[in-house]
Amino acid sequence: MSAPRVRFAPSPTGYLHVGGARTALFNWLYARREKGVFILRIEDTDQARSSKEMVEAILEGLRWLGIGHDEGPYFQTALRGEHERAALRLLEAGRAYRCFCTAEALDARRQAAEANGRAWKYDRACLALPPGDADRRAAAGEPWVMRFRVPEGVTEYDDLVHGPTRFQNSDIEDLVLLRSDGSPTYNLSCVVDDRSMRITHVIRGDDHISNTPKQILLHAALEAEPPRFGHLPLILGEDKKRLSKRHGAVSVIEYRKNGYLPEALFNFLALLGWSPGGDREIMTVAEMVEAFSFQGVGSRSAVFDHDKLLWMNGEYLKRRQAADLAGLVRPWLESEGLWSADLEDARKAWFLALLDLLKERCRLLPDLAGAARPFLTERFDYDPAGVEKHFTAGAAGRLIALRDALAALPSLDEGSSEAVLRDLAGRLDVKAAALIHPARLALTGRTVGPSLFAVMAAMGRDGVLRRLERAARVIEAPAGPRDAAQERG
RNA sequence: GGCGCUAUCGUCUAGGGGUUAGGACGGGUGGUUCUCAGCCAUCAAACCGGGGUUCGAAUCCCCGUAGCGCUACCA
Repeated sequence: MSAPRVRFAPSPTGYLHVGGARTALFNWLYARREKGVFILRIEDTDQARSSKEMVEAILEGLRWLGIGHDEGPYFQTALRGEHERAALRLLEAGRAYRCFCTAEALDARRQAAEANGRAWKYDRACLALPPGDADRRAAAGEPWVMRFRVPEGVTEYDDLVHGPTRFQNSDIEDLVLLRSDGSPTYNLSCVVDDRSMRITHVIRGDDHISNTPKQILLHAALEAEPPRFGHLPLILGEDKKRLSKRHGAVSVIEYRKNGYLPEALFNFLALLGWSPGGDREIMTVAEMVEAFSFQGVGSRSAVFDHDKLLWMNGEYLKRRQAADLAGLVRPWLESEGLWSADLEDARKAWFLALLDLLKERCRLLPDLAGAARPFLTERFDYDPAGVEKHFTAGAAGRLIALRDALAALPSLDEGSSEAVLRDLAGRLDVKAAALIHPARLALTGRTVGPSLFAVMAAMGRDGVLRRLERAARVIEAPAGPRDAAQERG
């Protein structure tokens, strides 16, 4: 068998959402696995709703996820002539016919049928028109659409994920091929393009299942062998409804904006509906390509679990080298005004060590930027709950005592600062924790984080001393909010 | 309404005639001791219902039920 040719065919009427991204991903994985070709085709036949910006947004989303195409992007509107010729051929062969029913008339009949509880399907009123009549009316300028004449019988196919599937042709209506303005519709364009691009496997969402028999029939009418079809289960929101904007972030680009790593989203999406078997979860792209097969693709729709994605992102964040992370957090630091050029020059080694120290407790890039803030500036707020708990009456005195004790050291390596602190605790007759907790809050504004002594080592002696002094002043300030924001003026 | 798809812990899933039904997220508990949102350990948590087939069904078949999708001159 020759190499498969698959395509991802989004319509540029919206950004690349996670459902589309996953469809692209599975196509891509299959193409890579089978050494095939992944084609990108933009289905922009709905001119009114399509836009150049959305094409760009889709391309950007795919690029970010690392899903590169081997051919294209092809634009369906550019291929319109071919679609029209195919329609004409169908008309001449008697496989399609002109329909003069107006949209209004159709609507009325549909509503009447539904009002009587009957299922509506185009009633083929115009199929009965003598060919001469139809030609004459068309020549006279009466508007018409071209409809496909669905043959009798049964249409069956073996779905790559659902297995054998069959439809009674009598349930399929004579679909419109050409609109009254002469433009081709989705099913026609799709079939003609799949044929001319020699697509071997159509892998798309479950929501296309009902289009499949129509397209198979169209392929047959065009005297072409249909491709194989595979329908991926849908991605659902927490309420089990199809994922949409109501459920929060759905655009791939939004995930980038929120600080997710593309490989984490990639891995998460791949596992939504596909299982490599066994207990594997965190996998490299190469491993996923190696393991991919339709046997592992499930047939039930999957709920998008944001918590698990968040966890997975944290896993990827921890595994990333500090050098990579530096480039990735930079935009967040810049937007906070915390970036400076020496972070990748004179202070580079220090900065990378800092990131390694902090990344363990972070899940998103902005978490990392936030954790880095107290190390890059003295302008940061104290966690109010922490203030309540640790900035108690006696804390100021203890912090000053700690400051003085640390000031005696030439530098704050972990070992000596810990020795000094514990010695001080002994002399003050308090538990080390009574110094450690207020000190962590004073230094980082937070109650959680890495070991205090690691924090001090990273922050440097002078920075530590200044932050301790400031915290002591804040604690002693008579009333009012005890946060660093008050100190900024 | 019609057509179609689907059904294992709350969620993602493994397993496909005989298993203590496994893993992960999330949740609980304990430990780590300077904190936890980290780390380690541990616990709770599922085969939609009913009929078959079979010595034996979560697994195969049928029927229900429920959920979802499609039902356009959108894609």
